[in-house]
Amino acid sequence: MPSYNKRTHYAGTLREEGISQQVTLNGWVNGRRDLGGLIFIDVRDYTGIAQVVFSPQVAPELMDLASELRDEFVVSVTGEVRRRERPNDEMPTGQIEIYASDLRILNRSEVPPFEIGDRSKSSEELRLKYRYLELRNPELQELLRLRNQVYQVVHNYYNENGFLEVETPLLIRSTPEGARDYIVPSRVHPGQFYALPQSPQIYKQILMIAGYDRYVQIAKCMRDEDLRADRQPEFTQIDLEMSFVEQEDVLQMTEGLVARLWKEVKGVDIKLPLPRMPYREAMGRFGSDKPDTRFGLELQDVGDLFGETEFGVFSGTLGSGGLISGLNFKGGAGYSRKLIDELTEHVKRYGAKGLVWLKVTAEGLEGGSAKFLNDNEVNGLLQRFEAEEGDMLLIVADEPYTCQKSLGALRLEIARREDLIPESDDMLFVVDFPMFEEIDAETGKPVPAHHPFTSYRAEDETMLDSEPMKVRANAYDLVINGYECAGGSIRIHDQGIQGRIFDLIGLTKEEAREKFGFLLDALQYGAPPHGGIAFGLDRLVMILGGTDNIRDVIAFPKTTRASSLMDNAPSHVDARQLTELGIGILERVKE
RNA sequence: GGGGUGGUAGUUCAGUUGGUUAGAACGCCGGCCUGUCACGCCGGAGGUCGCGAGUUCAAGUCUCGUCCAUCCCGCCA
Repeated sequence: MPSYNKRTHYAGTLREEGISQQVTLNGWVNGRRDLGGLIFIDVRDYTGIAQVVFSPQVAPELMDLASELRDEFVVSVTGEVRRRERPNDEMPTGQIEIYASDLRILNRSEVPPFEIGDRSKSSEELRLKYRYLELRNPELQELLRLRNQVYQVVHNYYNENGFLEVETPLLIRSTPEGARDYIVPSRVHPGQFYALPQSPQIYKQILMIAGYDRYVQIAKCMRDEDLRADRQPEFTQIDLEMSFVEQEDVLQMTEGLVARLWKEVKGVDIKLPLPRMPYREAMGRFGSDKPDTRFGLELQDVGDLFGETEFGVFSGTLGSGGLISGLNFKGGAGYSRKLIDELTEHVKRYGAKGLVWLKVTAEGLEGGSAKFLNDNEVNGLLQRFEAEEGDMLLIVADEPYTCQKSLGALRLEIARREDLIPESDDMLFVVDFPMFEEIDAETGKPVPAHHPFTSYRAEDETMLDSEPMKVRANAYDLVINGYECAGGSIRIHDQGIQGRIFDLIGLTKEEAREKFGFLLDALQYGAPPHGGIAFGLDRLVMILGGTDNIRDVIAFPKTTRASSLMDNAPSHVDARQLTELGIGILERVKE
């Protein structure tokens, strides 16, 4: 026999059908209203809250104990469900209440350091320190339930499609490529270290070589890089890989999951296939490789209008191979000098040297730079932007990437300020990413934009040596509402081609062997054509849950300094532990 | 590594030109209260002004340093 009455019903599920039933609730006190002769408390459990009444008519002997109840006490309450004299239409259980005939206080609670029902009323610092209290909050519980739903859909979907779940190791070899590794010392091999995986990339390729055909895993990944609102040092990927596939096969499998998620989680039908937008177009129209296509403000290249311009900023940019591009901020002419300065600051953060602003008036264009433009140029701009009186044209002239990137950021900033972003979800694939990011200034070798196992478009092969920056990779991203939600590629499975890429990027045979030896070995034993993709699961849950903070969808997140305020990780360790590992701590010298 | 914002009661915040005893709301504690649901009414307790220096007759307020949280740039193959 337990020492208390065990739950017969969940609080949040009680409805009028239960009236006159005898029920027992187990849960927490979520507020009390002690009227003296009559005491109301709300009992909260995993499903919601229900009102309990203590009345001298029903159980006079309980009144003293009931008056001791405080927020977050753990109770077992038994009583009869009755219709309320005064219903509360605001709450799901508002038509009924429980007349208590038995009360057991199972545990008392300190006064909570913040209000559990309303997260907005306390600082994130405090809430993270007392995460176990914040996790009692219904909004946060809802997000974790949503996350669980995503797990279930993922397991089902890939299982139905013939994928095999395989766990890959957490203690792996460190590779110097990519993000900074978290490293783990080996006791058995003093002075040597494991790394925690940034992703299971190489293992999943090896599984393909081993003939497993289709692999999937919900995998933890760790990257020791600085954080953002949508980035945590450890995060979760839905990681998958497929054999004997081309890009289109992976994209179709991927959009299938997205449609299934939106259907099962939100009840929304997603129209397939999703748009496939080339990288070049995404950058040109939206100034981003993860465009938010839910609103306009698209970029326009206007360089061709200024071939003969007197305006030094523009002619200089064109002379050095730069780009002049801009957007029409519809109705933006009302912006004050101060607001324009803020927008200018914004583009400067992304490396732009400045922002040319031109207000559209009845007479033409007005603004600091307008006097440098001749009539032809003014008319050309008005036409290109379909500008009307009251609009403001915002133009950046700079090195192409900087120009597009800063305008892309400006576009988002204006959309946020002007509340132009609809609530709906919008998704697309960005494809045809460039194979290389830049030509290294020192070595003169191209720097791969992805990992060096990414294959290139067959028709671009001839440009590998002559114009490497024009070579397109078989790499793709899934973008939802301006978030990069998944990314992947078709891999190189041919040792000869792999060798050629290593050559091209300036990796000697020895270096390649040192870094990726076991994968290169494996490639020699009959690697099938293969490719895959990995979703950022946390970001998917963020979008599905309508939050812009990744910490809201992770049960125990870290701060932007990568510490856990609840358990105070990271921490110093015992000197003996270090000795055993052969590790000494260097004094940090401040300059 | 760089920039922005914030740190004052348990919590959220206010605090003027540097000047008497640092305030409010909520929460908490005590009393009253039989239909509350942000219960109400009366009373009360509660402060290392993040931390450390400095300027000053005098610092929550000014200066410098530092720590923490958060947003952004760099970074994240």
